[in-house]
Amino acid sequence: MSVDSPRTLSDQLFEKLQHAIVRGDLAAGMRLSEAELASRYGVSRGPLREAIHRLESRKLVVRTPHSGTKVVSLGQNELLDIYQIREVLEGLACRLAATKMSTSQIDQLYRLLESHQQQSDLQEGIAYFQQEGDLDFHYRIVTGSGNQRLIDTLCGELYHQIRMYRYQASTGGNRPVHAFNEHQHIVDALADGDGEMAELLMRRHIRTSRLRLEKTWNNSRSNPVSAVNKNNKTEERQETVL
Amino acid sequence: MSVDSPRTLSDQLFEKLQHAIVRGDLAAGMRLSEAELASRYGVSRGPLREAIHRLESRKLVVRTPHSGTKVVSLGQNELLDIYQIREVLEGLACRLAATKMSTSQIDQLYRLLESHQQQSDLQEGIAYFQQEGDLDFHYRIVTGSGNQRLIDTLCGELYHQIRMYRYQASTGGNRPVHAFNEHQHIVDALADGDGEMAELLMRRHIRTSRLRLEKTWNNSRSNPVSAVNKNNKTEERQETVL
DNA sequence: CTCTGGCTAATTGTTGACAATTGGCCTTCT
DNA sequence: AGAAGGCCAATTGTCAACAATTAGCCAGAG
Repeated sequence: MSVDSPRTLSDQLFEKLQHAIVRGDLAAGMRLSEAELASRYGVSRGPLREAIHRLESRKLVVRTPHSGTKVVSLGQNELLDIYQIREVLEGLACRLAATKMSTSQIDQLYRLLESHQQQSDLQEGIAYFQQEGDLDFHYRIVTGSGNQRLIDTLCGELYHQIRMYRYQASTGGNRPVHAFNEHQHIVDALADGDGEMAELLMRRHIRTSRLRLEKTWNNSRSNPVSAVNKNNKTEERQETVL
Repeated sequence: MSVDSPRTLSDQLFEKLQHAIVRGDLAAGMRLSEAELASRYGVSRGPLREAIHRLESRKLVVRTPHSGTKVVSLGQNELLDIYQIREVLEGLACRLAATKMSTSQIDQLYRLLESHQQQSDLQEGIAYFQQEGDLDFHYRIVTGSGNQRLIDTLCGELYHQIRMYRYQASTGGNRPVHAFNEHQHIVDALADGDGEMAELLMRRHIRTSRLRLEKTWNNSRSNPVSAVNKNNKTEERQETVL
């Protein structure tokens, strides 16, 4: 029952490039040469350009006509914008999931939390898995909302950019225990079918994360060594298509 | 100061096709032949395919590999999903706009409402302009939020689909007076800088619209002549890219 | 009469060559 | 010496031909 491998080269390239960008193999702000990428992946420039155009719609690359395309480099303000959106969107997802998720799906959530718990017990500092596990948790709830458009927006666009940022910033100093308890309360609310409470808890959970990011950045203001991309110099503001 | 005309053919095609789809010149569910479109717009298939891939990312067309691409035809459930998202997203936009919009911007909003008022006074049944004016109102508030990502998501994706639906359904029976008052109250809250109130009012405003849509559809259940796309037979469910 | 199987035509996917635009470099004039 | 202007290389945008896959159709067997 494994998923049909994406058929067209353009599709495969899109996923490969997306993955490479998220993981940082194609560094943020890096210029993408069509010729080089085409030869690297062993394809022609046609499918490659199609993939690039899709990446542009997903806001993973920025393209300037006749000049070139660069991997997007999101600054702090952009990430805060994303977190604001996440807050209301995942809140909505929780409210919907509370009435739409089956008991077995919720059981899976509990089991997921258990495995996170054990990981945290065994080893305190595994930021990497913890981070991916965190998004996995959110991913499942969003999927459980049943709102396909919501799923696409969050899992198809926003999450990739958050993961991209986490890879490049390697945000240590995550708050595993704290977040774990919040996750637990959210699932409890879901199990109770209490949509309002689940929404409230999720929004507070994400808002806390956002505030923690802001706080970290404010501290690193006096500690310029770890100051990352304050005002995002490399970005050209792209205008909105009317 | 007219805007630089979009440079590449791919960009121009993207906008033209988007416009054609929204206006219904390319009917919902219609199959798009690459050869025909290419000759119609006087370009080669290369740029056309790039534009199509972007339209696919924006969810305006659905593509099945090696088979063809069709204009998306959104059913009632999809539209309800969109309205749910709109509710929380525009609520957020209002909360932000309340602190970020300048007084001159808010004055512009008041003037916009006045013009709507006059249009409503002069002629009761102009659904077309009223609808476009409605989105114009929402558009300005969202723009005033200052959250670029939010602006892109709403104005670049969701609004086009809503306009598309309105064109094809020609939803008469709009509630101009009622909506007008709600708009007025929202702007009042913005003028007061009361973000919470603005958010609340906007969410209620959109929720009311959504409920009105559901009600209309339930009525037309017994009036099958005007029943539109109940369960959206033509749509293939597209799977989410992981 | 229906169902299966292969074949054919039409459409999409891919490629490599060609054209157009950009940005840097060098020359030249003030 | 500095700036302005034009030239050249490199990269992107576009095109038309080629290859591969799909879907419909027709024939034939059960």
